Amino acid sequence: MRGQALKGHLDLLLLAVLSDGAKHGYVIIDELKARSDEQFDLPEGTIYPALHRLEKVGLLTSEWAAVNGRRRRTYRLTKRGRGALGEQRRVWQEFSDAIASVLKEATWATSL
Amino acid sequence: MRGQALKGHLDLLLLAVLSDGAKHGYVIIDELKARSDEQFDLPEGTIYPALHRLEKVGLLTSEWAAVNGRRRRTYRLTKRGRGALGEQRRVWQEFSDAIASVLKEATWATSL
DNA sequence: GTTGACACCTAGATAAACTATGTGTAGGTT
DNA sequence: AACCTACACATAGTTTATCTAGGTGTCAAC
Repeated sequence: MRGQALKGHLDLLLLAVLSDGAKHGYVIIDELKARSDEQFDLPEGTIYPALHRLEKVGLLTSEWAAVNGRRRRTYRLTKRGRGALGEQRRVWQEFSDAIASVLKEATWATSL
Repeated sequence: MRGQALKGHLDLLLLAVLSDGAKHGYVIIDELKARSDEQFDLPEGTIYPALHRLEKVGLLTSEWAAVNGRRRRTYRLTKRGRGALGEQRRVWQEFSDAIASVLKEATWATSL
């Protein structure tokens, strides 16, 4: 019953998955699923537009390739993309630290 | 340059802040700011509608009070609200673990 | 010859968060 | 007296990300 709702952190995930080399969309979905222990099972309608957007703003470049009759579009980080990965990782760290900080002062008693 | 973009985790924060007793909207904003080390500085237009929504779905109840001429609406967790807090905390944990899991396999080299 | 995995695409719906603006009280400053 | 700031609540409307729901086409297996 899990999977959706990425909440603004999709770009970070895509950049992270592409950080160790060029990949095409379909395999990016598979890797995100595998690396997250099935938590992120993203529909194609989510990742393709996101990849296009990241390319448009210059964080990725793409290239068409034909692998035994099937066409694939492989994406690769640009230099700016790699910079953005580091930056967004920092932002994520701050964000999750802040959430943790609010939660740690919460009261967990079942009655109050 | 910081502050916005809660990305679907606002409910968790509101429930957490209310976990140790009833509070009104304005002071919830202050507490979120303080507990998060200034990270979450939320506009009123974000939190008031969110409180109304949480009340509508039965996670909060509200009560009007007059404190020296000023009217206040104080919110309190319902039993279901306390349950939802635990549940959403669990979801947050899974979510942030999954992000961390994807990130830890990323390559951080500046050239590749 | 149909099904399912592979592989891409996009228009439109949904929903959350924010912007901008409004109301009104209290208290302090000019 | 007029003004400003902090307190305190409210909502209409914009924005934007993600998802839904469709579509195209290849290849291999049954």
